[in-house]
Amino acid sequence: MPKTGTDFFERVYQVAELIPHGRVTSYGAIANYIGSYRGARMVGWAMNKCSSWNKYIPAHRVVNSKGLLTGKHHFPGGETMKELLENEGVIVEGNQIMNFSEVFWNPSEELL
DNA sequence: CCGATGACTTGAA
DNA sequence: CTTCAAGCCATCG
Repeated sequence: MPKTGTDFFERVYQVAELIPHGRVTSYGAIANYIGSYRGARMVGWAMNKCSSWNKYIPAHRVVNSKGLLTGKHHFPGGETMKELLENEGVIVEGNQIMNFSEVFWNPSEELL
């Protein structure tokens, strides 16, 4: 367990791992489910630090509120995130998820 | 304690 | 359409 053992991080990773296959969610949604949607930055940062975690975090299923793959620049290669998402049935055009409203997974409702 | 950073979000220019 | 600004919160040096 890395030193960064805050409830915020733990919940972020927990929710991230609970994202259903073929679904996506937003940083704000996760943050909102945890406590404050303003903590979206922490969620994204948690994804960055996910490398420090021994667990696999499907960060490719986490996008911003517009369904944009804002974090794809942090993935190896350049189309890794898009490939992973499309491999799960998510339609991605450029950096934008087409069927975002269809694959969007709201933890506050489905994980409730 | 302080300042800087960040894969966000919203709203305004 | 693009760009900027402010708000928020945890972590790091």
